Amino acid sequence: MQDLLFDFISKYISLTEDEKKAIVSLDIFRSVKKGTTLLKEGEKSNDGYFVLKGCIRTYYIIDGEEKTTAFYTEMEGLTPHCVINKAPSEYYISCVEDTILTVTTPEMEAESFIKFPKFESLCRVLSEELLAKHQINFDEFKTSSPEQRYLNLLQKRPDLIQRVPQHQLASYLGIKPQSLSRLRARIIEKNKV
Amino acid sequence: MQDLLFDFISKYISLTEDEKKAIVSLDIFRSVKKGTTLLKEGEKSNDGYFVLKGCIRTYYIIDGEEKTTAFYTEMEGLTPHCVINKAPSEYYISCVEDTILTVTTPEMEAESFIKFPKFESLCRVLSEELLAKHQINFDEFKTSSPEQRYLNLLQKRPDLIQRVPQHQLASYLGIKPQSLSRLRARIIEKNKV
DNA sequence: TTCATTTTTTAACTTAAGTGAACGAAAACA
DNA sequence: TGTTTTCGTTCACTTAAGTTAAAAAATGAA
Repeated sequence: MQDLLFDFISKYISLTEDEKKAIVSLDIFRSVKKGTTLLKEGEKSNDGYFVLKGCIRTYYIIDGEEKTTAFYTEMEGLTPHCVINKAPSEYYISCVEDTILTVTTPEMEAESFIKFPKFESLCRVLSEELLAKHQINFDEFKTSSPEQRYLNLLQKRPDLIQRVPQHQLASYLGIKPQSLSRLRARIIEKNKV
Repeated sequence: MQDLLFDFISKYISLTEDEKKAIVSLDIFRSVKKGTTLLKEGEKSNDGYFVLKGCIRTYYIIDGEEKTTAFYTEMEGLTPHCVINKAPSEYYISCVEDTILTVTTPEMEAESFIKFPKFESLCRVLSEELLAKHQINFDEFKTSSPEQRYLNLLQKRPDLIQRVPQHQLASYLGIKPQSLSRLRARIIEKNKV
């Protein structure tokens, strides 16, 4: 289980046995059941998550409707906004599937950064990388239509379309569930002819 | 000019005179004329930018049309995707106004991180902060209509609407210039009644 | 398995964005 | 200065998304 994490880290830096032990001793690995809510709107929390296996999502409730804005699957991490700005959360986080993840706080990170400056370096690189990837994602979203976004997702993250309910995918694509359903029918119709 | 940068940094960490001198000696301050293109599609570059005064934008050319996806103004920084993944750039960067900015490379950063680990810490915090802010932005974009997005921009970045041409704003809002024009007319009409 | 609940699809209608074209105003250029 | 682009707006028309409602399908629990 923790090997999933170490394999991921090894793509960036090599860890000594001591360092691995230090990570394990933090006791950050958690197993959560599908449907579990990790964070609620209005709550304050210091927990950041990194998904080792499974899938979690962030969502808002706007006018009584759930709006799913992001999914995090294998080897994707999330530090909620409320952790960064120390304010109550604007959104919910919950498990789409049974999920294994790590849970860490800024305090734990700070402590480990002092012992192992390497870790802070790793975190800087990871978050810069993520930021750039994120920007590209946003750019693609802005410059394409809902239909193009769906086709794009079909290419880049076909797994998501399988593992996630349609109505959650719809808001992820910035549209209503009915529109997604119609859009898919339209695509199938096109491919038939 | 460099005081703008030091004032910004001082919100996060305090700098000794030595550290300030080290930054100044890197000779990273540049002044660029409106319209100057800093990066072209297809180019490889190692330059990251931080705007001290003025405004720059990133844009794609898709089917011969400019699509502006982001603006960076005072105290906002940008490390282009091509710097991170060492591939040719997918987009252009150019100056919306006469702009004063810093230009840095990963090599310069790496060097300074060795001399002053504080700097790496600062960069980690900044990019984590930016990432969280970015996510909220994207969430707002996904969960709102073009009209809401425009009204939201009017609240949060009224300066942008003044300093940036309409057709660039339109793609930033994910729509066509004609739609932005119509949408604005619609809003004015509503406020009249 | 059955029943209740949730999710997805379908349909009719409304609203708004995309498209193509035209026009005047402003800006850039020589 | 006049000329040429570029820019913003408007219009008519097309296309697609939002809305409301209902039916069909899938899921989960008893």
